[in-house]
Amino acid sequence: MSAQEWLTVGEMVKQFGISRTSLLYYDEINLLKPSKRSAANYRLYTDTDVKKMQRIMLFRSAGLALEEIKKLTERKSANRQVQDIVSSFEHRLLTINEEIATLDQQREIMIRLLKDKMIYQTAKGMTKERWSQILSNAGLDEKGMQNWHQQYEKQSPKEHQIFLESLNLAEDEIKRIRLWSMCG
Amino acid sequence: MSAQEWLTVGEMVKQFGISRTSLLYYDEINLLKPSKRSAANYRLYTDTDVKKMQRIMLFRSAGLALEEIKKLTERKSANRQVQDIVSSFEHRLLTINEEIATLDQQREIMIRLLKDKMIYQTAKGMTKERWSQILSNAGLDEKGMQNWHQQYEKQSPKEHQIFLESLNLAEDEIKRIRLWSMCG
DNA sequence: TTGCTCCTCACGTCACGTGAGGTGGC
DNA sequence: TTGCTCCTCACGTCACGTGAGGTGGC
Repeated sequence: MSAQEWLTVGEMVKQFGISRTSLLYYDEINLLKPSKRSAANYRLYTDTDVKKMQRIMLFRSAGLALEEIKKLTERKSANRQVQDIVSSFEHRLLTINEEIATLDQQREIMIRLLKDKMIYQTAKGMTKERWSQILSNAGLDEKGMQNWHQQYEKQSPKEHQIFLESLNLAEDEIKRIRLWSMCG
Repeated sequence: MSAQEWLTVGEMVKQFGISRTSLLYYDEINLLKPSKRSAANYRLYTDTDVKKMQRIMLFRSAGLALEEIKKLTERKSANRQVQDIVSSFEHRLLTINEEIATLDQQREIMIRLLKDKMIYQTAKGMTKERWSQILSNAGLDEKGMQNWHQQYEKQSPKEHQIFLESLNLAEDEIKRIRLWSMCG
């Protein structure tokens, strides 16, 4: 007999880097019930349980809902199984794309709001570096920034000028940036 | 006096395209309490309320939490106001980026899982069109697909071959795709 | 009187986190 | 005996949705 036939909750926590409460919750909703209990009522997870947990973690890392994972990890005829899994995966894929699209929109709105704030205050301590940092936090790289300035210059050159002035840049630097924005 | 001095809940719903329960909820959590009540206890929103609602909807469209919006729409000294807003916006921007990063990872995992499913079943009805459709649902355009094939060919040419065979493509088409993948 | 709109509870959702209060193992 | 791990409730979270049961306005 090997030293470790079953794993306790704490050992599972270490194995999978998941929280104790998650494990208890999975038990409660019948997603993963440990196959055994000790004399003192401790949960004991068998090798089969561990393997099921691996699948659960995999599906979870793709963002599937637990209720969905439950359906997919129940045993059924192999054929239905595959069909269900594929269509479940496709559905999740569509949802992921929608969620990304929503967040992309939110990001654009957020950048616009920040831009407006910057224009209408002659912000104390607002510098070129500060603004670069904000845009960089927004996930824009060098190319993205250039693109952003170009768009800004194209759509409202006057605002762009005002914005650049609000950053306390020297006149010649403003000219340089605007030129660079126009020729991109 | 104008015909409409105040708006009822139903009129607000139409104005903002929001649900009735949301409006009631905003009242409950003191985010937006209508300034008046009618004799029959109906909520009556004034012009000021409507303007506040506009800000709320704007912030909501950037994904800010209601508790955060509540703080930002409370009156304070103008200076703290601006500081709070800017840092709140920046924080949201960071969160948005993290959320997008997570979803991007989930998308990659999902595509990999689908790919594996496709390989290990000689899928009934699995065709090139079906697979193209799945990848397209995943948000990949022509370039993205080409890139995907290239990666696949590079990392595991044998699996790529097996995969293409599983799509029931003619031999010469498989060759064409692999060549095109290698030369990209 | 008849719809229509409005009102106030109260409970459900999803995936846990956070205690409180208590027991088993070494 | 002392930590350590484990157990079972029970309530909180976030932004509403979904009834139930009842009243006001035209």
